[in-house]
Amino acid sequence: MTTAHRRFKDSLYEQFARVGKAVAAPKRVELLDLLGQGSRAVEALAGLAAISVPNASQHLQVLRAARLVEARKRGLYVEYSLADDEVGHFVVTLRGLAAARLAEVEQITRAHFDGRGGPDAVAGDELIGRVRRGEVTVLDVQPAEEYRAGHFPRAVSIPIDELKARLKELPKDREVVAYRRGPYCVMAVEAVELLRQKGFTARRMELGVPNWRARGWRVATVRRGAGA
Amino acid sequence: MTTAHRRFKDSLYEQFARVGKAVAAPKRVELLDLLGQGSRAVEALAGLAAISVPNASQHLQVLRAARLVEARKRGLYVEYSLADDEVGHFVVTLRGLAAARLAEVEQITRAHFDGRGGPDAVAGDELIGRVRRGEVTVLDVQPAEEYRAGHFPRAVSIPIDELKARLKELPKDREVVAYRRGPYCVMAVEAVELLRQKGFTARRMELGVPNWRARGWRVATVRRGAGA
DNA sequence: CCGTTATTCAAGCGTACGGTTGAATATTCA
DNA sequence: TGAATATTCAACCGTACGCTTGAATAACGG
Repeated sequence: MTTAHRRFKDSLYEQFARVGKAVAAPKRVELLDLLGQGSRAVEALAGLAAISVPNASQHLQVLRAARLVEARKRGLYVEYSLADDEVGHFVVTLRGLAAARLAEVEQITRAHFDGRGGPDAVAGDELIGRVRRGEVTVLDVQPAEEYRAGHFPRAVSIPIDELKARLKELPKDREVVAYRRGPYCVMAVEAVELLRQKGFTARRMELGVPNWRARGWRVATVRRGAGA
Repeated sequence: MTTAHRRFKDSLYEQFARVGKAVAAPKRVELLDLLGQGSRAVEALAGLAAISVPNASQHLQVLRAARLVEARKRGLYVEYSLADDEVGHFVVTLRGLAAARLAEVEQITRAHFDGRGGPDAVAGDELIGRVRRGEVTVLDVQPAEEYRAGHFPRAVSIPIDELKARLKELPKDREVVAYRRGPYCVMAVEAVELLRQKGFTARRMELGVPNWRARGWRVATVRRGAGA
């Protein structure tokens, strides 16, 4: 009886640990994060996560086995997506927990932002209203592909590596708030630095796309091309 | 530059995955679950999780390295506890996600409850009021030790293996709602069966102690004995 | 029908992990 | 001080995991 109970408990916790195992590998967390922005094919995910395609496929299958993501065949591609909004919440919770408890996270981000005048972040909540009033320009420095998958309302898309060349597209008289994916991404900081050098008033947004979605905010999405 | 960004991202996700790794081992999520009920010493945890003491110690140190639990030396014992309420939330989320997505969980629990007339659960929310009005008797069938760590308000403690002998302590004219830790535990079901055989009107409660705590409900606690 | 492309399968390799065992380290009590 | 007890440390073993490489499997286009 008691031993039967043990077996039951063991098999149960083994199942729970399956989703634990799914987020035990850094690259898998990153993939989930990526998918939190929108559905993508294997090759795209592999590129964004900087891993080989077979490796990405392997990871995605692990995630699929844990029912965290779903695969949908779309012509020649396989479109992966989060199985549920709850999964997105879970990942955000995981990140939040890590950020709150692991001093290392703070250290790592600080090490990157170090000396450059600090993050100078602005909260997304504050922004919503000011954007609507046209007081600020919101700049999305993600690659166009990620912008397409979801972006801040009314945000202008200029990928970081094109920013220098396309600076004239931004109005100089308004404050610019740059963002990229995730709360810890350096890209936004680099953009802010560049803009400041060029005489703009620029700041960095605190949260990225997946966080908005997790918070239930609406995320503007360009319709996905029918061809590709 | 882009490679620097990669390194940054990698080290960041590596930190996130630390939390993931912490809940990648079944026994560790069981330990977290146990700790969700209240602080305990290593030996007690080892016993409850059915693992050796050194093994438990090892797991606990992994959890401590991930900042999910905290250790506090109390005389000869080391009292482990969850580092934060958020950790409890996280574990509940994890379990919920697993239960929602993994058909296996449903299967396993069903295999145990099979044929015996079903779970017949009653939600904790519904119960709160009825207990206050004295309409039902709430029965805690956990071991006394676990009862001491935290239990439902006004619950009567009769460990499952003493239940048969102490049946007369329960009033026959009121409905009895039995519970034990976690939403999937068989003990409550067994208690309900026994009670029904003896002529009681009995049901099983849906959620266990850690869930209440995670929901922010108050949990009655008997003061911890100074001696043991 | 054949080449191309996206994805998956399969095998192999090095490392890390979970668990065991036995000894070492604290802390309390006499 | 010395015995008793709770916990941790350290070494070890078998397995599983993450990643790579190379081939196999689908789906589309000419």
